[in-house]
Amino acid sequence: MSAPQNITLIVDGEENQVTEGTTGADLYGTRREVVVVRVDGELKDLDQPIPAGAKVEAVTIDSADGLNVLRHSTAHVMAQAVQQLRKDSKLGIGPYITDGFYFDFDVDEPFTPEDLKQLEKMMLKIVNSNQRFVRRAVSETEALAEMAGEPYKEELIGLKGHSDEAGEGANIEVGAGELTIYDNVDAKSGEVVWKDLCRGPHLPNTKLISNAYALTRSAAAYWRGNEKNKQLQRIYGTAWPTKDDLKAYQERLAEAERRDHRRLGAELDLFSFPDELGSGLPVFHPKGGTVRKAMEDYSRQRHTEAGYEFVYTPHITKSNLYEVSGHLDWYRDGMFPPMHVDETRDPETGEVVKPGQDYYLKPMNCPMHNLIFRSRGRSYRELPLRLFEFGSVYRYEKSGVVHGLTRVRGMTQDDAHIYCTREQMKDELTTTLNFVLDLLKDYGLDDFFLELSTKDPEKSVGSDEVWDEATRTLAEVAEASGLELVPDPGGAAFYGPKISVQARDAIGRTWQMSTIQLDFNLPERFELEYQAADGSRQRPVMIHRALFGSVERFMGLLIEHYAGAFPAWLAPVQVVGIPVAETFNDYMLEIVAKLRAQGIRAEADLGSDRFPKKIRTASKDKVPFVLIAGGEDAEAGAVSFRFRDGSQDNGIPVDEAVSRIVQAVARRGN
RNA sequence: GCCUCCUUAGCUCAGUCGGUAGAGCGUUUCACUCGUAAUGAAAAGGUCGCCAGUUCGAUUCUGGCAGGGGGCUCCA
Repeated sequence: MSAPQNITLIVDGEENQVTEGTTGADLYGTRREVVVVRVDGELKDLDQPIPAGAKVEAVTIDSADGLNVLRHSTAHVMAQAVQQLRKDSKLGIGPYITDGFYFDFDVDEPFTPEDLKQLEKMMLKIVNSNQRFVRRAVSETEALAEMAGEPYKEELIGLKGHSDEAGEGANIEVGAGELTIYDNVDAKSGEVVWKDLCRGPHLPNTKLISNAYALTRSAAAYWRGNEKNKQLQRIYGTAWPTKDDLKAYQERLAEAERRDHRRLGAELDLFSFPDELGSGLPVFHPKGGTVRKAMEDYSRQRHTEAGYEFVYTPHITKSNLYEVSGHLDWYRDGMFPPMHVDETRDPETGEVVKPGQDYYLKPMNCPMHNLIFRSRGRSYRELPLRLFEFGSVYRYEKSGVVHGLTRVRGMTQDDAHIYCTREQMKDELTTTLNFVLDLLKDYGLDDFFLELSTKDPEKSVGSDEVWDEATRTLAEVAEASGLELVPDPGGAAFYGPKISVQARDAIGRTWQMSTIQLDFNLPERFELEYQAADGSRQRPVMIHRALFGSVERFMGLLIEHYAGAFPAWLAPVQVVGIPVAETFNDYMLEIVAKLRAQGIRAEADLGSDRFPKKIRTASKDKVPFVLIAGGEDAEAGAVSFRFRDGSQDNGIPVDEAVSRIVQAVARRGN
């Protein structure tokens, strides 16, 4: 054997001469926060030799990649603990996810919350025993031999090379290249205490996990994400570089919980879901109704200004309409079952003498709008024809997916269908996208990106040429907006591609908002026509668009975005007047009357509570303006403001106070 | 739809190892109350989600159904 050669590496941008066989650990051994290295763009374990000429960069535990490695390694530690606790458990997959990780297990009995607590303790033991993660390449035969008794791992080995078919997270286990097994080696004894088929990379040792992890919940999940497969038990967890990071994360979750629209909806008396009505069917209380009305009124105003016309259509229809539209073919399962009516039977024989009809609750408004278009001959001069409706639709959502206001069975779409010529299509789409973004901004959202959903070959109608043209047009319009554009292959509805606008809320979560869909197919199915300038009959193009998506869902989003503290123009109660003592009740009522005369939603709190209690009540109700009047104010013909942040503005002349409030509402500021 | 957990006063939750229940907030009443997040007292309010079964007796145990939470799958 010859002596090791010197090789050149580019370490963090600088050329370095090192001995052959140098590892990441050799380069960064003194920096504990370096957990893996990036070698020519790929993440590698610290103990792997680095090939000559490679570009090497340190990956620290608090970087995005470093966190993923930390979480993946924590998942392994958890799996090791699970196999100690449940000897019968078989390993599924265990990838990192946003903010954490999960691992799936086939176990005889589901995990209990007590199990999770015990597992956390067992994990700490493993972490403290400072096991090393050691990578080992194996052949397929070896892998199968070592994973005997782990049926799911064996299945994954068999799938290697087709990892895109293997299902969610599976490529983290087997990857694309060689098969590898990671041994967990006890620091003292050198014994292999646990192993798993995994492509890595991993932390050098378990000590780096420290105590900044938590197991958060357990739930069932289908093996390889397929409903037809067996359900495994999944445990979710989270892991962070330090305990403080973990606490900050838990605080973020707590903040999201405080903002939960279902909780705030009850606290602020906005809406409820009476059991008597059934799952996913909300009722809006007066305060929620006020918010909703403010949302809708402003939307109507803007639609009028943008050249939309208003239509109204019924909630149920005979089945034929949805046969023509194709909905019964594609979405029957998502529709409420039909009502069979008007059937007549012979009273004696019981035989049907007149067949009945099936009526369906409407799941979408578009077919009805098409009938309005078709109700008389149309001229090119009428186009673009923009039909708008707050249309209530009913969808038979599966029982497990109904969720607060965001996923309901009865909802109202701010739905419009635009009929235009092919030549107008692109301009109309551009105008529509700008209109959508502009309007969303007025409701306080300003951080957007776009998603372009393209054809699902399994679920579509119409020719390829038509789809291509529609998709190209949408892509051009989306790109012209300058917003980030994310592809969503196969995400389109059966009748055409769509752009959806995604918005980030005040705490950084993304919500799918508006959709703009291009449709050449329904005009075909409904044989829609207009007469062109040359006298010929032409088929219009149809654009489906909804801004809020559903009014209910949008309200849920706004509640969470504002944490229940609506901007003044949306707030159910905009002003509460609190007299300092009973003597000033009449003075306060006069001020409130002046505000009401200006269309402000103002109330006076004349109850028997003492003054500070009334302040507290208004505060808890998140009222934007609290007006206070006592002796000093009354003598000066003035009133004092108390704002939601606790700040004050005292002794404002009444007329000025009124106009301040009126202006703040008109400005739609937040 | 599947897995799992849950359902006690309007709300948030105690409690009964099987003998029909309690707190805080809220509500009502009375008294008090002149300056920025809780004045005091009293009262009302529950077939312990619904339906069966076991039992002398079920809010408590068992089963079914409904509603809800967390996931999975789905989301025109």
